[in-house]
Amino acid sequence: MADTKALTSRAADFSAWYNEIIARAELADYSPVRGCMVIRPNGYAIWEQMQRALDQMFKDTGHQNAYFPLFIPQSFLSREAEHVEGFAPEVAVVTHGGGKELEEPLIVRPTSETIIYAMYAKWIQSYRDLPLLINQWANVVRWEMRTRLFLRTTEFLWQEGHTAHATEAEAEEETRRMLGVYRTFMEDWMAMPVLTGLKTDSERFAGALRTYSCEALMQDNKALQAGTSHNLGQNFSRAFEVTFQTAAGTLDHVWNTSWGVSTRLVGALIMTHSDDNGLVCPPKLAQYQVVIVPIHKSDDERATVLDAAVRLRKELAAAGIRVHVDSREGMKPGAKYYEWEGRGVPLRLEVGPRDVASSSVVLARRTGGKKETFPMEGLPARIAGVMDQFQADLLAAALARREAASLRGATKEQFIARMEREGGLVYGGFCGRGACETEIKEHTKATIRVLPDPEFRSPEVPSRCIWCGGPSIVEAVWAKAY
RNA sequence: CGGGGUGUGGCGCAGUCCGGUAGCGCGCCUGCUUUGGGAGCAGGAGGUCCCGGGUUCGAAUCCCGGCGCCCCGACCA
Repeated sequence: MADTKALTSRAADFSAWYNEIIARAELADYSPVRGCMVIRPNGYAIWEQMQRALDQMFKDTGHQNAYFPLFIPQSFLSREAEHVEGFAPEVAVVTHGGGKELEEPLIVRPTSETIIYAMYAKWIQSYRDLPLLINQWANVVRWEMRTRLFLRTTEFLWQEGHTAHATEAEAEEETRRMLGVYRTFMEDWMAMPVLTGLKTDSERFAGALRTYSCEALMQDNKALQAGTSHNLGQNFSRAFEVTFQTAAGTLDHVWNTSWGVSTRLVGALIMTHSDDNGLVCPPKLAQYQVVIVPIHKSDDERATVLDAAVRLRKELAAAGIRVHVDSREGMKPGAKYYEWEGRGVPLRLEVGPRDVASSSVVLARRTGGKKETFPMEGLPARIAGVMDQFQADLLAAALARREAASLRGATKEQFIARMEREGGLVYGGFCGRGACETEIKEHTKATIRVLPDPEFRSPEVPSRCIWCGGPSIVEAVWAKAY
């Protein structure tokens, strides 16, 4: 419930604003267990919309869903050297079950590569079994030091795709394909622009050959890794003996990929679009795209107005629009406006006696503050058009914000100054040396978010490393990150 | 694990210095009047004052010992 009327502003304290939005919109709550979160119905509804869209995209690219167990034998993790090193510190271990100490402790999955490739070893014999394209929706546990609702919690929900291919080229193609799927989802559904590209070794997934990611810039000018896609090479197939017989009759290890996005996307959504009045949710992912608020004084008015509201709801719902009528009594219309605004509903229809008399409705958009009057006749088509525009406007605004916060062609000094003050993205040449990367992190707190894909690179290719001035081998994008 | 802060109805806080049996705002419940941008009045419910021990006639308050949570640093989708 909203106990104080105004949220802390983004400018005053971005973290406080973020937490207050989640409370105000009733998206999530803290759990009795440190670092865990309860996803409340309003928050889960957004996740469900995300799942629905992504799941369809996975199916459209030939993947099937399956489910692998939460518990994994501890020994599995250590089969891939880099993998165990990457995850060991944050793994929860079950030592007792059924009142007895277990012979071999079980780990609670921090990710499922090990158990999945152990199973793939049983299922794959021939090149005819490839490619194997499986996704699972699951919860995972990583024992984090410091947590934040949606962005980093001890347990979180995600999907993890795991595929096996006959050739390295096919695995690379799959890795890139799914990165593209994520990008499309983030832009078309979340209205969140992202940079895609390769991670440097220091940010690479433990056990992967190459990690690609989608990076988004939040309103506080910090970057957020929104999704990752890994080319695992043969690292896991060697560790778990996932072999197949080729058409030529030889035996080879399969080439794997894995890719995932999590409930962190809900946090990304919040920090990309919301304002000081509360959540702003793109229509395509909103639980309710339209809320109808009836306005009335007398009982007579109430009956006719509600009647009209319900009729409108049916018309809109029939057109596939997610719509809700807020017919609660004893609450003034203004109070309802504030509540639904805080929850991020894109469009609001106000229906009062005057509107019913003139067969019109008042439409208010979540952003912009203007109200318009539309005839009831043909409303569903009109609303659909407004929603499309709203969705497009959000993406355009977010893109404009990101570009305004992007610095290209900077000197080392400008880079340092930018990170000390406004933050944002800094594009620059990189010599490829880990020493430079580390030094930059120590001096500026900024890390290389991605080595951007060609379409995101600067028009002029940097020739010098932004830090050491040596020859640049690749362009990099730096930012302070979540 | 280091540094700082904080624990009192659902939420936010006062009361602690100086001991006397718990209060304010919001929220919640009931009724009446309201309803085109956060309603008003009246009545009401709700508290192991973080936990344990001690001092005292008497402890939210003083003493000792624990625990939780938050913020800042080292790790991370």
